Amino acid sequence: MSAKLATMGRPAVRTLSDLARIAGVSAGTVSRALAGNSLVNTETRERIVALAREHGFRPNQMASSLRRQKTDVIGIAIPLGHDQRQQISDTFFMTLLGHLADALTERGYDLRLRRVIPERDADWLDRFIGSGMIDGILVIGQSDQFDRIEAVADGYLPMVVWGNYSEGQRHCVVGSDNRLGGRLAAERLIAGGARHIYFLGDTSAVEFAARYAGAAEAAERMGVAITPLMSHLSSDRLEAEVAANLDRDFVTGDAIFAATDSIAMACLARLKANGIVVPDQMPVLGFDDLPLASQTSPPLTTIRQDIRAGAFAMVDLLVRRLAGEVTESVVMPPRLIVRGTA
Amino acid sequence: MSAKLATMGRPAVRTLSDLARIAGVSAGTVSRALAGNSLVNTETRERIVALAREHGFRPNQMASSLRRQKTDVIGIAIPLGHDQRQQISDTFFMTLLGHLADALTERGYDLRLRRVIPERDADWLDRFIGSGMIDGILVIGQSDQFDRIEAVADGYLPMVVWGNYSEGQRHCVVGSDNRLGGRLAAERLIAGGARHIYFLGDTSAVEFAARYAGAAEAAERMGVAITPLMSHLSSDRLEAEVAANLDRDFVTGDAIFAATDSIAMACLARLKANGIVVPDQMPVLGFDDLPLASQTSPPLTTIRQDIRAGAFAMVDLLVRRLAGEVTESVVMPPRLIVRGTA
DNA sequence: ATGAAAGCGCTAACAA
DNA sequence: TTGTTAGCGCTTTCAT
Repeated sequence: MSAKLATMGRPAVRTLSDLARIAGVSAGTVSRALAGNSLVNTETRERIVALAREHGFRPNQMASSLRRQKTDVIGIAIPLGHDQRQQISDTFFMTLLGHLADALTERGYDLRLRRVIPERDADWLDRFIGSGMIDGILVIGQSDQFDRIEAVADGYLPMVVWGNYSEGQRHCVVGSDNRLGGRLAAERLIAGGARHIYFLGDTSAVEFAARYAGAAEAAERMGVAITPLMSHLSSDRLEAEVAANLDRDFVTGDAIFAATDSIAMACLARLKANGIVVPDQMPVLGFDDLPLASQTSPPLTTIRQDIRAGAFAMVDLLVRRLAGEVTESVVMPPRLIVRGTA
Repeated sequence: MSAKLATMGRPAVRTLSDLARIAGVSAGTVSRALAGNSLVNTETRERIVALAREHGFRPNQMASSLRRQKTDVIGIAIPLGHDQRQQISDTFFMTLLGHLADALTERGYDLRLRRVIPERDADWLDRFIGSGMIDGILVIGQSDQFDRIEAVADGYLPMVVWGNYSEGQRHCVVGSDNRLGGRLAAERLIAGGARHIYFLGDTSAVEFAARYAGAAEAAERMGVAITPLMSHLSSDRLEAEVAANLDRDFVTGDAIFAATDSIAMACLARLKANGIVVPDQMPVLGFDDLPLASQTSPPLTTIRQDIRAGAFAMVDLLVRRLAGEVTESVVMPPRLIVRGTA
């Protein structure tokens, strides 16, 4: 009977008052009892809790949130500005999201996920923040929205962003030192004999721009040419672009630095299809060190970002900001992982 | 000035009444104006909308939801029962989640994501449903929670589950015909000469159990041996388990059917490390056809599930159920994709 | 230790 | 066309 009631979509006892009536007390008392609140008679509390279980009563979180002005929900925004057709299903973002979910769940927060396309909704960030639905926000990737994020940073403390740190910026960001990563990549390729590096990625996204900048700096210093070639992240476009860029006739470069592992893997596949041997004829170097990077053939040489550590850092900073603390950005050092492709 | 206000965390104008006072009308009128509601004087409406923009006013969604008894949020529950340490970051789930996010966003819904560990919270499903925070729920994977899901199915219409369909079940599920997929896999391996198939996966999850059952059925019919070997999905355990299972001394099987592509890729890596040539010495066949499956070396032969179509089907069914329709389950036919590993 | 009552910010039925 | 009013279900003073 009770089990049956407990499994109904709309049990008869839906509100505090319902339960209060049954228990012969006031709604206030029920509220306190269910909250484990200090000064309720132990006996009454137990009785109320038992009744609540028996009738499958669940307090309405909406009402509770409204009253307490606290939702226990963290918003996750994924701006898809620099690549409209990029799906949320991008592997790196998804991996980061997974770890964020783990970290937030551990702290008792739910996630409210929103994919935003800034071109269609210029007001996306203010809207999300001001909606009253979330206690704080994590932004995954700056995309091309750096200025908009900067604009709200001063007025809204509980926001942490995954992305690139620029000297003097005001929003709290967690991310790798992309410039350094780019430099490490270029140096590795150049040490292997490269004289003309292709950079495959979309430099209108700040993170990728920084990776390119770091590589370009190293290349220039060492008298090596470097050419950026546009590569989006959406898998449908990616394959065509990589193909267009790498088909034999066009190849004048002698090494590839891919802005992400996904792009690098697409290169590997295309080069193999074209009969070009990696790394002998064409070294390839990625960025991210996704779990699958070690399982390509040859296994991918890449620049590692510690995604899990990054996710936990974001949540840690956010929690401190929720408590009123003004936190600094965290820039994580990337690491060259040498495997078989460069 | 207005721009400045619009970017503040707490603008001075926070409630309908605030705005109403400024506009010299009642809160009700403001509410109607902002909702684009029919019968407001066009002129007043435009004036109110302008004021709202100017002051960066955002209606509180919590209050609106409470009042309307509608949240425009869909809950996504990911039960991690059969493998507690499996992170939400499992590639297949993440891909599915990405597509769900795309499909739900298109329909104007936000996602509320919750990772649940049934052992720690037996009440997870009722709690989520009864919380008043969500209009409907999508459950990603039945894990070992089949019975619990069945228990609520009759009392709560707007629920759609990704998973395996069993004859006569009551909850609405979308998923592949896992049994058929298993059969296709086994038949392919047997056609290639296999006499003893290893199945790598965790058969306590119904979907994987069905894959195994399909394969076992085919194997038995054709007089071939089949052995299930436990493989979890969390990457830390996976590699150790695959290693333990595949290291040379233990190998008596002559073909591998992996319950997922992730497991298959781990096998590929381990076999290569052990100097075993795929597919000549050991064919390997996966399940899912993740984007990366075509980029392993050799490219992975696998059973394809159309994840994107599945996600859109789930959302479509959910929307219909939200409208009161009782929908049937959708079982999608898997397809053998022959590449280089089997 | 408990009850009564106010109100979180919004929407919608009813009046005007 | 607009204003008034009564809640949505909960939490939290303030009384008792």
